[in-house]
Amino acid sequence: MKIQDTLSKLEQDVDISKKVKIYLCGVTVYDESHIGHARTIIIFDVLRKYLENKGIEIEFIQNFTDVDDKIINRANAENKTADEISTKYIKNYFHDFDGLNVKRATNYPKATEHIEDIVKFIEKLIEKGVAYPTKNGVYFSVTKFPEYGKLSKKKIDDLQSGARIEVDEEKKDPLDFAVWKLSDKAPTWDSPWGKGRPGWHIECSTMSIKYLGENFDIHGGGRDLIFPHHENEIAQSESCTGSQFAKIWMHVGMVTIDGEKMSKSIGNVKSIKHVIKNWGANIIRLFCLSGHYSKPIDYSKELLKENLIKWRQVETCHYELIHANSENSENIDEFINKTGTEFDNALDSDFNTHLALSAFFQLIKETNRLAAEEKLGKENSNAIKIELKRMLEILGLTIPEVTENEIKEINELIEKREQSRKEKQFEEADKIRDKLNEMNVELIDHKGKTIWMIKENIKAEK
RNA sequence: GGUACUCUGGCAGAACGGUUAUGCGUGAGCCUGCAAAGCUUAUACAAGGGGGUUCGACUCCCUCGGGUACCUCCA
Repeated sequence: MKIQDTLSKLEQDVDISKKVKIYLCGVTVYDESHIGHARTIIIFDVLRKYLENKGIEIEFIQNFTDVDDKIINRANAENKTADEISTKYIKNYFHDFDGLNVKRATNYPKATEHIEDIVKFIEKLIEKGVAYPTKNGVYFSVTKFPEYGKLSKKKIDDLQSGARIEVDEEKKDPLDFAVWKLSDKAPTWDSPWGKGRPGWHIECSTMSIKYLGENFDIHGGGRDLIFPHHENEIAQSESCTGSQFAKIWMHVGMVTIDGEKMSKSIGNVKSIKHVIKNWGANIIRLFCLSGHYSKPIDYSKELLKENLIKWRQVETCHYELIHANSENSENIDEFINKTGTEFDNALDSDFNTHLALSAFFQLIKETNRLAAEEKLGKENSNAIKIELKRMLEILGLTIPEVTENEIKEINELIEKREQSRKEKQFEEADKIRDKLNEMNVELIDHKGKTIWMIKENIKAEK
């Protein structure tokens, strides 16, 4: 499997001969998670599910930034402690992402639970002479890392000339960034330099190395993290360890809303609760996977609706397979193999989920074609089921199970409707159909028989 | 201003320099008591503009232009 690496700008092989170690920069827990977070996290969710499906062991670490100015500001505004705010939004995070069918990471380390490690890390940086204490805190000295800017392709000189950073007399260079901020106001921890709290970037260096080692496979996050966050992580980590940090930097593009940047000032932020309520997890996942992860993707009603239509095809396919009992059974093993291989090849070449989806939908369409032509027999439907299940699992798409009782009830109603139809009591037949519709059961009348499907109830935005 | 990414048919979105991708939409048809779903079929001769390299460019190079992101917190 190859992934485009932001640092080298080349496609790099992921070493799948042993456990694959992935670190994803998670969220700062001070507010609702939104569709932008969802996209990044869903991309990595599918990545790990794909590798796991191949039998590869994954160690997947995703942090929570739970100490930060934004959290503190929010706490002050709501007259709460920073801890109350971060705890609330961590709980909220899990609620949202469980709802999006995202598999839990191996571990979700928090900055506040690694203060000791962070302090040790900073001590090492000072020992190595790349960080220095001032009366405001401890700063990393950018000029001590000659390769500074290598990830974001920026030159220190350019950054300095365009610096819009507040001038801090104590800093040796305006680009130097805090690894420890001295402060009296809670939350604070003791440190050799005095009471304070860690800077933003240091937690990810510390925790990624702690859990995954100095040189792990993939470090990911949104594109907006390239500078300064990941740039600074590299500077700190490589200064500290003296060896290469992450092997591959994988960055996910931004989500725009109707072509516009999503931002609080514009007021167009789509929270995960909002998108789940309107479209449901399956459609949101399809949407997030519909473009190449590295490119921007635009959230619009039209696109979401397109994914709704596609989702209906998947549901139809699923139920056609359940009801398949045709006498004829066309041999389509070769076709299944072909789409399966295409699916995998697409993901292997820089994780092209769009192409993978196109293979997935080929299988869906072929199945629906066979059903329409009454060629969906037991044998081929079983073969399709196996491959389809694999793909659905990797993509994280779910179709709810139906209980025996529900099936019984549905079948009884269909029976009644058939009777009415035979007697040409169409009004009565339609009544029964309406009743089933209210139960989210849709009927599909094929030539000879009627099958049912449970239709996920999608509100569809506006 | 700097850096990165990007610009393909109504929309979305692919493709080793040489082959009509594909999907949605739209038209027609099949099926049906009606509907829905599904299926079949037709439909786009597209590549931001201009140069260049090449026998041949969506694909490489130059240039001009548009968009987005980052340069301050941001997935």
